[in-house]
Amino acid sequence: MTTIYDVARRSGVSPATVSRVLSGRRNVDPELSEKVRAAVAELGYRPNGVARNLRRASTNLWAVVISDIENPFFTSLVRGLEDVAQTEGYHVVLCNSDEDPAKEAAYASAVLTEQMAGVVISPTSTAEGVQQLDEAKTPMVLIDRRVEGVEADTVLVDNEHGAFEGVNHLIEGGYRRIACITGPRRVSTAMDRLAGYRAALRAGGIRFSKDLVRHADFREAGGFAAMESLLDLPEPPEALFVTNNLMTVGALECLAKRGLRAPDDIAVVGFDDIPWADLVVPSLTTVAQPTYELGRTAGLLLKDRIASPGRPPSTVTLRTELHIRATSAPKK
Amino acid sequence: MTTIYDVARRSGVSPATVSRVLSGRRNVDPELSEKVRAAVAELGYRPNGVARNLRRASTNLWAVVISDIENPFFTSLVRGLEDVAQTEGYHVVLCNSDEDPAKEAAYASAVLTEQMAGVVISPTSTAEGVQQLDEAKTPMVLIDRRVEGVEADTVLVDNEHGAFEGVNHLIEGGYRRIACITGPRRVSTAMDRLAGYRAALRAGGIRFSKDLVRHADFREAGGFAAMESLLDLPEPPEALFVTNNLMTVGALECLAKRGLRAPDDIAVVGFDDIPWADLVVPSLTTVAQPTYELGRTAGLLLKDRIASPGRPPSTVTLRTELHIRATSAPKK
DNA sequence: TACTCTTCGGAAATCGATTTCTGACTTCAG
DNA sequence: CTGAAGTCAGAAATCGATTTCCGAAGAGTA
Repeated sequence: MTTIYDVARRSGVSPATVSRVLSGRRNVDPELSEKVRAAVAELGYRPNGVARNLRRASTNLWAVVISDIENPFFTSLVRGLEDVAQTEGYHVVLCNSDEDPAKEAAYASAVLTEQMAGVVISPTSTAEGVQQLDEAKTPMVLIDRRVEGVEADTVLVDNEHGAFEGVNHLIEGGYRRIACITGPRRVSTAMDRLAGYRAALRAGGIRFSKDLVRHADFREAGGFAAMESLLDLPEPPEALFVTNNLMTVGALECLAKRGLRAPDDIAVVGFDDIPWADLVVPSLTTVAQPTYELGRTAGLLLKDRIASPGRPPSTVTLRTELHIRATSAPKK
Repeated sequence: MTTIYDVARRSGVSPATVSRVLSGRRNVDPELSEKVRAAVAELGYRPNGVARNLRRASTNLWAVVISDIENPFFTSLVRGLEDVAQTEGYHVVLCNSDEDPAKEAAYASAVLTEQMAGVVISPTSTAEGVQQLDEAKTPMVLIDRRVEGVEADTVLVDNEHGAFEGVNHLIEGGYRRIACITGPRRVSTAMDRLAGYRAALRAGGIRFSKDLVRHADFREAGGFAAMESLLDLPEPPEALFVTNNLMTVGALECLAKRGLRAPDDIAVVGFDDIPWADLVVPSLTTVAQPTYELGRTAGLLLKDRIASPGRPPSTVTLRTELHIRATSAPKK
């Protein structure tokens, strides 16, 4: 392997000068500079990033810890993050936590030993890893969910408002018996969206009934099961609000299996878009989250945090957007 | 920061011994070993991965260079790769090349300077980065596409056979005027799938006509435009085979826009699944690729390549699976 | 002219862990 | 009992780039 010493010898200068030429951190005589560049080209020299990282005591890696890259919500978010990372000269390390606090902790640990420059993380329920990183003062941006007792930059969507809009849209369509499938009680997004659902009911003068709410696991199978249980009620709901994309898919599959159709048999609004929601027939009404923007914003915050670690943490809340399609057509 | 020297001092041994205890690469007196462990715990010592990487002259990073993580094909593939990486103690760095040879080259360069342990790459048309990595003898696995003149481990799907099956299925349904929307001429998958299409026509005794073939860009917009041009033919096709998922979506959107329906107006078979293809109504018939397995296989090959760099390269070809759904119902 | 200030190149220290080398000590065979 | 072989801990070299420190030379000022 050719090193900076080889280049130095070849160009008749010291390694220090070579380093200065290549990093551009100090002025160097143009003549020497030219010699160095020539030597670099001749030798095909490529700096050793690891050595640089050791000396500089930091890497150009960002970790993104999410529950599952296969969920389109995170896919687009990661894309937004990666685009920022690329322009800022960072690389993104992908970490699937699968909602498992132990995995989250393991990745947090790796972030520390590998001296990664920063982390964007969607915390699991117990947020073990988040605590660890917070203590170590690693630059960190929380996405999608808040964590009690941790002061960090955070990017959220306005879950309550988005849910309100989605449910309100159903109410305006003439529906009154509206069910809700939401996520685990410990997850802030599940509770915020449920709160939006309740607020919309209240505003519409509809009494809230616990019987019409199901707490599932934010996964497809959970949505399916919750839908079944709702349909088996003595008096099934006439409309449904589901608080994430995978559970919406599960619910729709349950409907299909039973030969029921939206919106004729039951109107449906889902939180978070699914890819090509237009192609699903009838096309699915959703409260769309700006997922790409979420990732992008997280990246920008992380960049700022790294640049000025002392700054007080900020929280950015992005707006959702109601995409009205066919499954929420007004009641006939 | 606490270093191995601090631990050594605290436990009354040399840094070398601490290293040996922690790496477990050599026997150490159990008594000393215990002391070291105690000191590590007391000080909350965490090894510096970067320093280790420098000394060992390698990192525990794998790069995965794909065109776009937002394409569900790659999402699932990356997931498969990441799962292998995790069990093998590697981390996955995500690199979106956007089919741009310059970006591919830039990432290849980063792989080399950062001394990453290996690369899984889906080559762009000119495969600039692949050449670079090949010359540097970086452990590398090619996925999805072949590259002329590069001898490397490769994971492919049986494109020609898959396409044959899909088109043959249409022919068996009684369709004869079958169009094909495929990708750029320089991309091996596009050509292989086109070859499968032609082979199926031949086997079915149908004359191949250039007029029914469109070369697009493997993207949604390209699929849309190609569909338009096919529908504008004096005699539009009665069935369609599309060679990737995004273009299929574009084509379906074009149909929807024109008020046409599959399979009544035109039967459709797509290559590569889309998420929740069942929910699209009428549900979409696809030649499904084992995307997760592709990623997993690539990971396993990469692991083996790293373990024994001298081994002759191997190519693994995975089978596609025809998922018959509604858009390819037999001709009435 | 003399002195200060600035600029710039090179020698050497540095980042933190690993690993080679060395020597002390133990074990075992003859 | 002696010599060879084996085990293990510690000292020091090492990975490759960066950066501090120092000195030389040039620019600018009184």
